[in-house]
Amino acid sequence: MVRLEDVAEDSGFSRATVSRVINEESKVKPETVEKIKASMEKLGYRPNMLARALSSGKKNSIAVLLPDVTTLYYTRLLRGINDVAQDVYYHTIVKSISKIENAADLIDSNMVDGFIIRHSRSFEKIDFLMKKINKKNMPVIFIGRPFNDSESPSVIVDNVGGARKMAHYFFSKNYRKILFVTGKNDNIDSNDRKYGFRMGLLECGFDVNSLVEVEGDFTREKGYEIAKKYMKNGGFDAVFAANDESAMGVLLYLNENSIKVPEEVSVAGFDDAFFAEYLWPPLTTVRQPMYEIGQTAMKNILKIIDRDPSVKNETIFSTELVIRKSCSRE
Amino acid sequence: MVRLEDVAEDSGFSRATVSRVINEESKVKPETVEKIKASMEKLGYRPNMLARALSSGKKNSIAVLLPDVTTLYYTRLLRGINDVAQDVYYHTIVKSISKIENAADLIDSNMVDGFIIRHSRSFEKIDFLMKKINKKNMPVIFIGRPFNDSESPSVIVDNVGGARKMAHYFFSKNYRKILFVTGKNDNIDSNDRKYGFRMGLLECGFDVNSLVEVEGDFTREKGYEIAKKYMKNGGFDAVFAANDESAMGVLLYLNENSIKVPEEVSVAGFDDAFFAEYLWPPLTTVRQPMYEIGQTAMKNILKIIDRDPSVKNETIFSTELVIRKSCSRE
DNA sequence: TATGATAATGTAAGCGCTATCATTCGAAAA
DNA sequence: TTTTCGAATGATAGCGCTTACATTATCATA
Repeated sequence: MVRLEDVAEDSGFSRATVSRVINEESKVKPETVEKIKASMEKLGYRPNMLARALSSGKKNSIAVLLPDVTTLYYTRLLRGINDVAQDVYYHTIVKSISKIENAADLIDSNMVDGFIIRHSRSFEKIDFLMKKINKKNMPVIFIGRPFNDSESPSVIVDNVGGARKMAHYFFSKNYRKILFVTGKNDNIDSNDRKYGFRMGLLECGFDVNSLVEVEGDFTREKGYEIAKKYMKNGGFDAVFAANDESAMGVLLYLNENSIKVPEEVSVAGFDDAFFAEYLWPPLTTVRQPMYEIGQTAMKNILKIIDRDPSVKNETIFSTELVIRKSCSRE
Repeated sequence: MVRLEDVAEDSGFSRATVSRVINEESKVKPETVEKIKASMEKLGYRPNMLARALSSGKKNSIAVLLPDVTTLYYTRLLRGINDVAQDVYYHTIVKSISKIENAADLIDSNMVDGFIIRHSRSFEKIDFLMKKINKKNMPVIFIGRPFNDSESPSVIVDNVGGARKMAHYFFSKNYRKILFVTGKNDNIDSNDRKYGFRMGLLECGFDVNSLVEVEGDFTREKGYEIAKKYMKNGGFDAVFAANDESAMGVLLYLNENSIKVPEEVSVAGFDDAFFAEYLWPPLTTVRQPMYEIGQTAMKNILKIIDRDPSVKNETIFSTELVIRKSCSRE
């Protein structure tokens, strides 16, 4: 095993200077950096992250807070986060927002270096936590809109743009009688998607008044229930659900009642959740690059911890329309 | 932050003795253990795993080797492994068997404390790796049958029993014309399931000669292909695919061709993969407790590393029949 | 050439543990 | 009482890094 000391010896500099090179500090002469890097290369040096963490007094852990939906739903996000974390020997502790006290404990017992938070509603709970976090001046990054328009950096997905694309697609397919299944009225993502969808339709000259919007809650059950109520008597060309899970409920109802998708009704969702392509028929949806979002969130919180000023306050990921069989081909 | 030293001071013993208590060594007087534990409790002491790892010279990393199927498939397994790993500040490095050289590098560069291996075929590759592992006398644990009946401990699932249960269920449902879609002929899991299925049918007095077995390869595409060939002209009551992925292919063909499941044909798979319940219709299958298997594998490799002799050479998990709508209710 | 000021590098004290070796304790044997 | 020898505990040197703080090199200015 090659240690920092070996590099120091080989290059003729002190351990401190080698350490500076590893940590990319500025006060080292470029020439020296070259030499030391050459030594590192030559010896195949790899820093021991454990020693690094111990010495620098970091916990090398960050907390990930998620809404308490099936965690399976966040698989890709978590994988993105973890893949980055592992490279730098960071540890992730996943907690659910419903048990916010557990997350708060993490702060009190000094267990984490920062937070990655994904929330959808639960404002009071988040508020409680944010106060603690701010008091300790702890690094935070949001996935999705930050809480209360706080200044905290965030990684967000272009909900508006994604729904807008879907609107254009729907219009191009000549769907004119459309049912839009929203999430809860106070859900940020849902509202953005509603806004984008309407905007897209308007741009096409579609009469938005004929759009039927029904409030759902992002669950499969609610999707099923709404489909039952609205699809029974036909009359709709297409359904756009604000997330894949409700779209799944819609599909379930249609399948059970032998209403042919997409021949009779087309269905689309939003998220490209892991199950979307396995549904019957495979679901047309808007893909959020969850894996990349996770990676970016982790990279950014790491930067914030290291006081790297290059973190953008808002990183926006664009979405991609994924066309599958649940929408008619004409 | 409470350190070991604080506990030592509070209890009046030396750091060494406190360390002994933490590591559950035997040479400490029971009375002393009590006192020290009381101090730890009182101060709320939590060992710093980083320091521990650094000091003891462990890498605190273990390599997880998986066949290169969609990793999404192994989500639950990996989560089980990781959840245990995280508690003890272990790091997991996931490598795919197809790139076995990467795994071998891990040994040469002294990066891991041990291996968790899940293989299905690829004997030559595993053989290559095992030689290296054995030479270094490195801890290994297998998920599924160990390689070449080696003595290495393993965590396995009761494939035979699971398939047997399915056979009993099929028989009880009065399916008499059955298609069995296997995996590759040299796949261990597939063969065990075939064996168990036949055994179960025999036990019911079923004429096994009327069972139609077709070799597949565990992929969705092959499942689809086989269904196309065999289901076109009807005549089958049910299909049992040796894994959920091929079952998905079968379902896809049946749905596309409006062959009603389960009214006309019942379908079952094996694995209870993450997508099984979202298929249409939701798939009857055999659940393998992947999460628990992952947890156990990790716990066991940890024990082996610590030279804890209590590791069973073979830990068998039983399976559970999961009845969903893809099999007729009669 | 002497003088600061600043840039570049070095020295060494930890970070919180483990593990080796040394020391002390306590009870049975002499 | 003294001796002996495990059993129990203590002292301490690291593990591989980071990071004050101290020191030296460099160079424009007086």
